[in-house]
Amino acid sequence: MTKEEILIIDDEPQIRKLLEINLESNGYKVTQASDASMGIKLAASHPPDLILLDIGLPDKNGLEVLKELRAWFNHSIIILSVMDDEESIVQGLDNGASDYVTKPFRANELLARIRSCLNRNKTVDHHTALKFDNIQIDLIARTVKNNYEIIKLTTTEYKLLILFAQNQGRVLTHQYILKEIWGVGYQNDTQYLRVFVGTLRKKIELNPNKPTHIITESGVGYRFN
Amino acid sequence: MTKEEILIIDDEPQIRKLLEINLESNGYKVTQASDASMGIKLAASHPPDLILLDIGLPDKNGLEVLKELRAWFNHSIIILSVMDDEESIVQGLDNGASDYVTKPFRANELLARIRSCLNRNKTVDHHTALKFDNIQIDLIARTVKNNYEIIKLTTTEYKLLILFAQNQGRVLTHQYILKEIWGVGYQNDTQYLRVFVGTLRKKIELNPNKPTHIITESGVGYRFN
DNA sequence: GTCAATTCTATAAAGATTTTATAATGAATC
DNA sequence: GATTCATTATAAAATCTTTATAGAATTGAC
Repeated sequence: MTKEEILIIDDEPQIRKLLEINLESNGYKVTQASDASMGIKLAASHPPDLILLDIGLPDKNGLEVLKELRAWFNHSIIILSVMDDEESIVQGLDNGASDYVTKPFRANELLARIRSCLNRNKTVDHHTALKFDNIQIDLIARTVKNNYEIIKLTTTEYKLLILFAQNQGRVLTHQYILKEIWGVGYQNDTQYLRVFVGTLRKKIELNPNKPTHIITESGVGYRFN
Repeated sequence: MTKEEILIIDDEPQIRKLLEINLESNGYKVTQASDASMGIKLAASHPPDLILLDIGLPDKNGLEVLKELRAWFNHSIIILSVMDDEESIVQGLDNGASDYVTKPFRANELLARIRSCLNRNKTVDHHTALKFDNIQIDLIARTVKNNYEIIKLTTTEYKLLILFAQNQGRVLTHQYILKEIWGVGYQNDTQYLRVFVGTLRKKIELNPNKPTHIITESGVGYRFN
């Protein structure tokens, strides 16, 4: 399995270092930002699986940063803060933080809370094998079979298929798919998506001209069956 | 909307009372159990949306209760505990607790953490589905079924249907519909509307010549049933 | 009430526009 | 050096707009 990525946004170098050592020794990949604007940029260009957000940053109000991130970032955000008052905690949680941990924090507790957050969205992954008629997806092995024969998918094709498979039956808009696969900033590059849906169809559809799995919803997006 | 249900499992009557008052005044429905076996039974017979679990129960080890619940209970479980040591917290979280709050707790913080937990699964659970005889509308999936078969609607047709469905029984004037779907400036293009009501009827009416869903109110507009 | 004139409505179909699929080419990555 | 991705071009398909026409409903004079 590929390492889970955690983005640390904190202005104190010692804290970042401490977190980095702790997280890396627990098998996470770590990226860092020393202020809000850099953090937001990093998160947008390369979305991590979880963000550790110091709420007391020098360049921007912490709650604003949280709101800004929450406008598009769906994974967990854990707030780190020296503020222990009830009001701050309530505000943080009500604005979309997944958890609120006060500094100084206890390393193992923080790690447990990180694990808890990362596990939340994993229930879907637990069915390690997804099946849709002729195609079978093994999430652990990262293999896809079409009629019991393993087919080769590129990284992007695979991500796309997983996204479809995990949202079976729902219409996913172009924008949403582009955001999930290519990242924020690519929402208008619908053409990318078309090209990749095309190649995916060639690989998983029995008759790519008459797709039964990836249904186009004209003017909106695609739906997976 | 129907009230969300919270189950309190705690052996101290004062705590239960305090929680009950707090939760009910915040719009939750509360059920209570004073020991583990009663709590598990209650949760099984009538699953709540969230469980507040005291980890120090007299009749059973707290972690055991948690594991037992987690074997089948997928909603959130928040642990309440007097134990503030790191080891207990880590154990609680790693065994599936959604959060761990130490006693004495601060009421508003607990409420915020409850809100946070309840919000987590909301997008997934609440499949907003509208139903009118033969037709079913799933607003999240953006799909429409006629007699359990998905039918294809264009963007405009879909918008129109949603507008109708959300104003069931009311007469909507041509002008109003045109403004809502096509925008200001199209209020006089009644012909657009006629064409689209026509195609919609073909797709959702059992007998498009004798429409039962989209009723024309001559000289005024349409009404949806 | 009846009947014709008028207005309103339904539907088909052609034209315009938007959206989609696909191939192909150069750039980037490994 | 091969694979994968980004980007452009273009043809095909889907959707929307618009026009034409026939049928239904409404109105008002008798």
